Amino acid sequence: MRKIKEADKCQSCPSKGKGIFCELENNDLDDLSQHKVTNTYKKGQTLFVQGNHPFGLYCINSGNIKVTKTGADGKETIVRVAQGGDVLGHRSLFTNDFYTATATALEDTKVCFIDKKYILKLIEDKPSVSLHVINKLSRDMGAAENKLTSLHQKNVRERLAELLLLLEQTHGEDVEEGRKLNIKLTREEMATMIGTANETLIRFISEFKDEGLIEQKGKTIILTNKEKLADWANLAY
Amino acid sequence: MRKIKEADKCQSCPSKGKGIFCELENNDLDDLSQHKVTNTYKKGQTLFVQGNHPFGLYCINSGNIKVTKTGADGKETIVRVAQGGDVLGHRSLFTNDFYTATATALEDTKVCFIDKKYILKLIEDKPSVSLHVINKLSRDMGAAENKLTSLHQKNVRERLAELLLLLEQTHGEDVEEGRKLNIKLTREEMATMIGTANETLIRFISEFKDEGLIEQKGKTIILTNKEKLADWANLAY
DNA sequence: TCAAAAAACTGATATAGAACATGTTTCTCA
DNA sequence: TGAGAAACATGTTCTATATCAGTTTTTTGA
Repeated sequence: MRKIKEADKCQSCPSKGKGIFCELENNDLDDLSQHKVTNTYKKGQTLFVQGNHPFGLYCINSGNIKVTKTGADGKETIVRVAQGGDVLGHRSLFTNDFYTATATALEDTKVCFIDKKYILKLIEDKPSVSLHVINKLSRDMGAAENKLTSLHQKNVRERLAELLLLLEQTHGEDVEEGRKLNIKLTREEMATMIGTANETLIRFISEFKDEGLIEQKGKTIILTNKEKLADWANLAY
Repeated sequence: MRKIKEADKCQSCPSKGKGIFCELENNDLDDLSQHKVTNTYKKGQTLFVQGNHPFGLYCINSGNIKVTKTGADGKETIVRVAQGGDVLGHRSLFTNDFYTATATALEDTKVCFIDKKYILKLIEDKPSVSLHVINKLSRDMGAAENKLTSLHQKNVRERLAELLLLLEQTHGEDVEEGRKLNIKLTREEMATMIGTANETLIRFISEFKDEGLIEQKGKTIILTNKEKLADWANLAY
């Protein structure tokens, strides 16, 4: 039996209750701990790259990771941001394809890697795991279809308002002034999330600032008027 | 034991080998047949509507069905087209949400409806079913992320070329002149699939016609030069 | 701690494609 | 079978936003 550092065991994972393994018993978690390795990634490092072959599943212990797709002309699009408790690389694993996207750490990150064979066996044996995978995929799919619809139906201003509210839901944190977005994204990155140019995005951020909907503390954004922002986002019921 | 028409049994389904139930044994299929009802929908009829509550899973026997999302201003976007062997309404079923999209028959269609309780039990009991659901969701998710990227990175002409090639893959049929797209979509519908206005789409269809990349026989489109089309689509490796 | 690089911001200009208008063809069903 | 309605097509105008070019601010690491 491999010796695992206490801190690297699944039972000690800060995201233990959140992910697809949340319903496993302690002895199953012990077994899982035996079949994974824990890595740390510095800001900007990639976990895997579009076009490569997947060998297993990434399970995020802590930190935010962006998932990007690069087009033929080298342009980048962020398709989603994964955080603690999320899994990564599952899609390509289950379809047996090459990675269709690149995963890059947005900050210093701790990630576990689980061997392909083991995870596939786990899914066959433990209905709770497969149900959580299905659930996770379903929700991600819903988010992707929403983005698709927004991109078609809304203008940049509306999409930006929507993005800010979305980030608030996933990375929001209470502060005195309102809700702080606890995620480090450059303007460029935010722009590629809503399919626009960074200059355009910056203009609308400035507008929102001028209108008192948001504030900036250093580089992080604080939503000071969520209600108004939701109005502008023009959300469908 | 309910009496089922022979033609409505899963064993007689023309899409039997394709869907998520393709690995079930005959007696399991018999049992499944007992827990479903078969309906037909005329062109334009809806199977379910955005905002409604799901009670089960739709499994397409034959015919094409569009899945659309309507925005706050009533604008429609086709997020995907489902065909024989595909399932529908699984997302909302597994996340336990209201339907986030509307499903409408593009032509006369035969669809089976499986009770929620039964399908959830089946997924727990039969790993092959849950693996196929995961696989299906993964591929749909990949398609959605590709669309997202295209919408951001490509112009309408490129997206149209891409759409035609995609439809060729799913609905293509060999004919004398090339590959016929065996699906009935209005220009308006095609436009909403790639996030553009129908006038713009029509212009580029005309361009492709003038350049000899496609032909029209009545309303259906035939791809006469797939290679050239693929060049224009500017596909990433 | 300071120079260089990266990111953020601002303004000016160009343009893809939306929106509008209008005519033509193709369905549909009475 | 023919009238009305969709769907298709094309020309014209207009606008949101991309792109380019430049300045200021922030970050980085030597």
